[in-house]
Amino acid sequence: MPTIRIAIIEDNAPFASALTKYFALRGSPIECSALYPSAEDALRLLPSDPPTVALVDINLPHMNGIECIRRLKLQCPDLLCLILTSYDNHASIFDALKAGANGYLLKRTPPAEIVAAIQQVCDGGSPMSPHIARQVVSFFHRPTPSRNQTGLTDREREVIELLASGSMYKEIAQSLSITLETVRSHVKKIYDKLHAHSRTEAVRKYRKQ
Amino acid sequence: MPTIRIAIIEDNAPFASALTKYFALRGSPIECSALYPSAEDALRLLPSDPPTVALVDINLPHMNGIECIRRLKLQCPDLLCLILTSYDNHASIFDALKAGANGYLLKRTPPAEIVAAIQQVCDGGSPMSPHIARQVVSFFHRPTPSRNQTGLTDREREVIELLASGSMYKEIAQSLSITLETVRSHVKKIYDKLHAHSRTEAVRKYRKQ
DNA sequence: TCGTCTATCCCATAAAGATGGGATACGGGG
DNA sequence: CCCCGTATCCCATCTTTATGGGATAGACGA
Repeated sequence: MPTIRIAIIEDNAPFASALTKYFALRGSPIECSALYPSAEDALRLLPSDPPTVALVDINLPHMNGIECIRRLKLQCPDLLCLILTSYDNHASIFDALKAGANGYLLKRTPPAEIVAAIQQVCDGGSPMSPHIARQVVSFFHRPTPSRNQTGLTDREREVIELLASGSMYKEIAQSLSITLETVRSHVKKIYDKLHAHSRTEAVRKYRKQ
Repeated sequence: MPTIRIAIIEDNAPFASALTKYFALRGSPIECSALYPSAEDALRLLPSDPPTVALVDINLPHMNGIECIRRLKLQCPDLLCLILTSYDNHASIFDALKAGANGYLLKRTPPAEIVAAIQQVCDGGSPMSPHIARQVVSFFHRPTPSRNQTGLTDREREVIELLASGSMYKEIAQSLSITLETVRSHVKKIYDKLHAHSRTEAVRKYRKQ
């Protein structure tokens, strides 16, 4: 198998140095072609000699690694970006993924697994540390499918769905084949049950359950 | 380390049998306590003797594995569910995650890795086959971070954010320390630019970019 | 300097929404 | 059998929004 060219964007010199030394061992499938100690350095120099994979720290001096990825991806859309950080909070994870990260590893990951992750991301995967993967997967878990804790009746739920979609009362009336007055009546009861006083407020409270 | 009790929900007898035999090997950390050939069987019998992990196929005779997970989770919220299927299409993946799956493996996964995945899910992870993980991560990739294609000015964006949050014009005016009339004026221009004719419509179009 | 863009403010009118009262009919449970 | 919840409809009133006209001041670039 061919070696994989990577770049490291990391301001922690000892950590970066340990990594590059590991990658430089005999028989290593990884070739570290560049080390950038700041996001600005990476943005300036990386595009002229793009590696296959970039290992990116989040906590960098000025611009952080997430913003760095966002900008790198604009210039090099095919660059694969692996976050390698100690941060495991919700915001960092999802901001990084939104910015275009293709994987997310915690720094405590053993070097051998980092190598495996680099190979995996080249192979069409998205390696994540277990704890990270759990948070990503949990994102999709519906809060509670028993959303009828609001006490809304079936009809009222039909109404608020249309309300949420932006329909005017008269459109809702047409959709449900009832009169404008009935819609008003339903809306009144919905607001009552949700303790809302406007369409937007009601929809927000409804969506949160 | 203690052995992990699992159940298998799978109608393909040869496949299930091969798995159970593998788990029954000497020194295996997995103990397969039950095999249910249908979702209905699992829903009826599993809750009275819940394992730690359930391996669930998607393609089952009547009720599919995704719906099965949704219902199992209602009765046993702590049950860890691993999808084990051949399906790798977008809809299956995300429906399964929404239903509460804690991991998603393709059937081509080698038995040793299935064992590792079971251990990982018990350890707070969410194992996914590489191809699955990539799709999940890609879900978060913003289509285009240049969201300012709407042509809204900074001020207008402030206004529509408040609009979206349900504030009345007078509240927006207070928040931004401007008059009600100015808010109206901004809203007018926003509607113009977004080709919207109501708050909800404007917010929807704005959110889509 | 002269437009253009932006943000700010004002007025008037009409439409839509919110809120307070009602009424009628139907069905199921005590 | 009567009560209660649900769905339907009606009226009146007030507030909030939507839409049409404006006007002024500052900033920025041609």
